[in-house]
Amino acid sequence: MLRYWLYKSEPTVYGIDHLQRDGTTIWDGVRNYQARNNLMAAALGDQVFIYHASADPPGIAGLAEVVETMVVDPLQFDPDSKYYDATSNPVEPRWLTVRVRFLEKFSDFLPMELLRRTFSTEELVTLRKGNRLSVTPVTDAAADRILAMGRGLSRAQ
DNA sequence: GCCAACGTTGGC
DNA sequence: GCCAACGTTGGC
Repeated sequence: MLRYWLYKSEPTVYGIDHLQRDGTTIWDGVRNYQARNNLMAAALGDQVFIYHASADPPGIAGLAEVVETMVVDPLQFDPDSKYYDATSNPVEPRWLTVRVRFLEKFSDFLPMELLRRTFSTEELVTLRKGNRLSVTPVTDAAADRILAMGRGLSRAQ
């Protein structure tokens, strides 16, 4: 069963335009166990909302899909990376993630302020006060509405 | 195992 | 740049 997720990234570092250019990318650099567990829970074909964090304004910029699961994050073994983890065992790597493929950049960017007016904090986990988790699940109902809004098909607001 | 200090995230 | 809300670290 297809599931939906929301992945945060800073667009100055890696945003929807980078993903469109690259086609696919390994979602590397996640170093939070709860976020990692959500990455490991992803299945092939799951769809991912790309959220621009620390942006002006922050919000949802587009859609990707999971094309490979349980991918070893290569940065954990790169001593030059800020995401290097000297204690990760190469035989049993600590940080697993996914590869995602670009699907679309939304015609309508969905700023957080609009998301706040549209969804409750129960419907969209990332809206919760103090939430810092960079990988969160999105319910089917919320996903349907986000897709319609992003594609300019919603009359809401 | 507790918890204070510190570091990070990310909206504002 | 501020700061709330965490997560992590390390002394005890």
